[in-house]
Amino acid sequence: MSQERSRHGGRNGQSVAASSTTSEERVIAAVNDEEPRWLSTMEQRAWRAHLTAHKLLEHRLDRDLQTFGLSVNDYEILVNLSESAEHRMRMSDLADATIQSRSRLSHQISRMEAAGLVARETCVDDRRGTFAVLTEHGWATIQQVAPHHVASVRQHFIDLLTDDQLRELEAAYSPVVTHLKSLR
Amino acid sequence: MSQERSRHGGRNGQSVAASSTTSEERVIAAVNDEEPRWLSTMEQRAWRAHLTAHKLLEHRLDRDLQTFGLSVNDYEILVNLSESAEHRMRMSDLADATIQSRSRLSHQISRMEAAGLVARETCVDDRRGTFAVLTEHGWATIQQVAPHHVASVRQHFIDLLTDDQLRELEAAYSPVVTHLKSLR
DNA sequence: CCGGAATAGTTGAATCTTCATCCATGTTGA
DNA sequence: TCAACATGGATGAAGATTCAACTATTCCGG
Repeated sequence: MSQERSRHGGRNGQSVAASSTTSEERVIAAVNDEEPRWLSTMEQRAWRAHLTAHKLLEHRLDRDLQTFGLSVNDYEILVNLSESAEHRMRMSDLADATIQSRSRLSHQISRMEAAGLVARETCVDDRRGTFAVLTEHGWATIQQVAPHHVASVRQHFIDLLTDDQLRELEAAYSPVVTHLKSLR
Repeated sequence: MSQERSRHGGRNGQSVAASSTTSEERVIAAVNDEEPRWLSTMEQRAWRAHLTAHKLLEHRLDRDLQTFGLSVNDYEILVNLSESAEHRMRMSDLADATIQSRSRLSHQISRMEAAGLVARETCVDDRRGTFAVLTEHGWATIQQVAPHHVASVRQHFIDLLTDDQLRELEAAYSPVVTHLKSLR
């Protein structure tokens, strides 16, 4: 397990070397010094509700998409491409849009390429670059699947909330997204 | 890719056999017949905010835990065990509590066992059963790591929301969780 | 009490993700 | 102009997750 590849393996968070401290070590020290601010009951409920809902939802949507031989990740890539000009995106933009590493996307696109859903095209302007492009089959697939996927999202999520709740949700997550994107 | 292992591979959602239809096929037919109810702008914003926030959050928390050689999944298992009587849980209860398949949990526990965080004990009452038990090292680990993890959750999520928003969040997700659990 | 079905959990192979590294191209500044 | 460096992306191995068996035990109807 991940224990083995700990970047701090064997030194347990305490600096052994001279007096130099990294910012990470200062953060750890700060937490070690203070009484932990545990979550209140309400905070815990909200946090666990988020986690639980997400896991169940992701699982259900994956199941529903499986009927069409797609994963949620496949679907999101197809959507992004289908919404882009000329049904194409640069690999790194697509990686950013779908929030995954370039490496992961590269493997992912290779698989989708093998399945005939997308194709790669090298970029003429910047010859390092690659475009992922929707194929005919990819375009047909997303058009066929999208209504079903939207129906799933409604059935298992959207339609269970009021408009106010949806607005609240977006308002609540917005700053979280902004904050986390600033850290990348 | 998953395209290959489609459970409906090659027949594209249309029944070929006589007149029998599965419930799944009826659902597909229902969507095919109706005009899709696409998401409104607001609905899409809420849905995408949820997805984006979750991905970024999960990634950040994983990074923060990596400092201690743990994944979020490791952490959740340790928490569950540490909150249980005698620091032990039956495998299937633990799988349910952490919302993962028995198979996945079994592999997961094997890895954590190799890392010395937990141990397996066979259940005496029901000799098919197995307990996952926290080891001394597992207990020490969760005690050391928990304050840091809570600090991360606060910093990247809880402390960015108001109390009202947290309450709203829980209220919004509650029915989703209930609904999805009823489907499993 | 027996035989079949259900339950608890494990296993190995296949798939997917992460990590580290690498190659090719582009950018910068001396 | 050219040597460093940065960027875009690909790759292979290692780690994690899923899928489809499979074993061992328990439960249940007759």
